[in-house]
Amino acid sequence: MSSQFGNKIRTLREQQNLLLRQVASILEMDTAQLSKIERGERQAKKETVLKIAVILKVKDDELLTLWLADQIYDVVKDEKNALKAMMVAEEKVEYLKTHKQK
Amino acid sequence: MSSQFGNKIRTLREQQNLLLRQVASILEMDTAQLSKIERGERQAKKETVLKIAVILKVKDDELLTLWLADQIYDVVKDEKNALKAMMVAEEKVEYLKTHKQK
DNA sequence: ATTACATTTGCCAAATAATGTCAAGTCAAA
DNA sequence: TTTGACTTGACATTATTTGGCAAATGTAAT
Repeated sequence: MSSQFGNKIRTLREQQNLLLRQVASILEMDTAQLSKIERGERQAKKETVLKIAVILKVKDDELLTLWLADQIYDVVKDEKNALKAMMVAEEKVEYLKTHKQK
Repeated sequence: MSSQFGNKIRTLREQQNLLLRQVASILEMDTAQLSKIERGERQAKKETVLKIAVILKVKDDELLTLWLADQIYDVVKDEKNALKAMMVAEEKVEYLKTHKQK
């Protein structure tokens, strides 16, 4: 299963009839690179995600969420404690969220 | 806030009156290195986690879960979409879990 | 205050991983 | 069979992580 972020931006791009090379050129990146990102073979940089959101006219958050989820998945895949670990991590995030210190 | 894995193993080590240098020597690793791991300044390798579980006489899974949670936290910290992304990632893990293909 | 020992810190070299780039490859439509 | 879109693989470059050492700090006992 490929990346959710990649699938999303590929779908959006196709819906808007944009070519890889067109989007890549706006991003000032190699076409091959973008192809790999769309297929989940490479991770985009956060900065790139933001630019893509503008180009494809979607909200930052929509793409950022999928992009982050891919990264999380990367670290937990193949780990049998994945779900438990995610819950532990969630609790920590939630805890820090309410107790606003860094 | 330091790492949950680090806190855990430091606590366990102290409860058992073991010195950093003793544990480090069993692990065949630099004392400074282990000190950094306990304080969350460095990530242990999975293999090291397993060895530590044996040394400190706790279940693998207990440590592995905390260790994984730390890594997840690392990728999501400072991201405002952290919680949403974790939920998305969880769904993917759960989905793949029930539909057993890789 | 001095010693002895445990831990921490800072630094840097070595190892490892991620990225960018290019050229050649596949594939489908015209 | 030519063209254009995309993919693949290889490689050099760059960035990040790690391991190891020496010096620094902390702490308790003498």
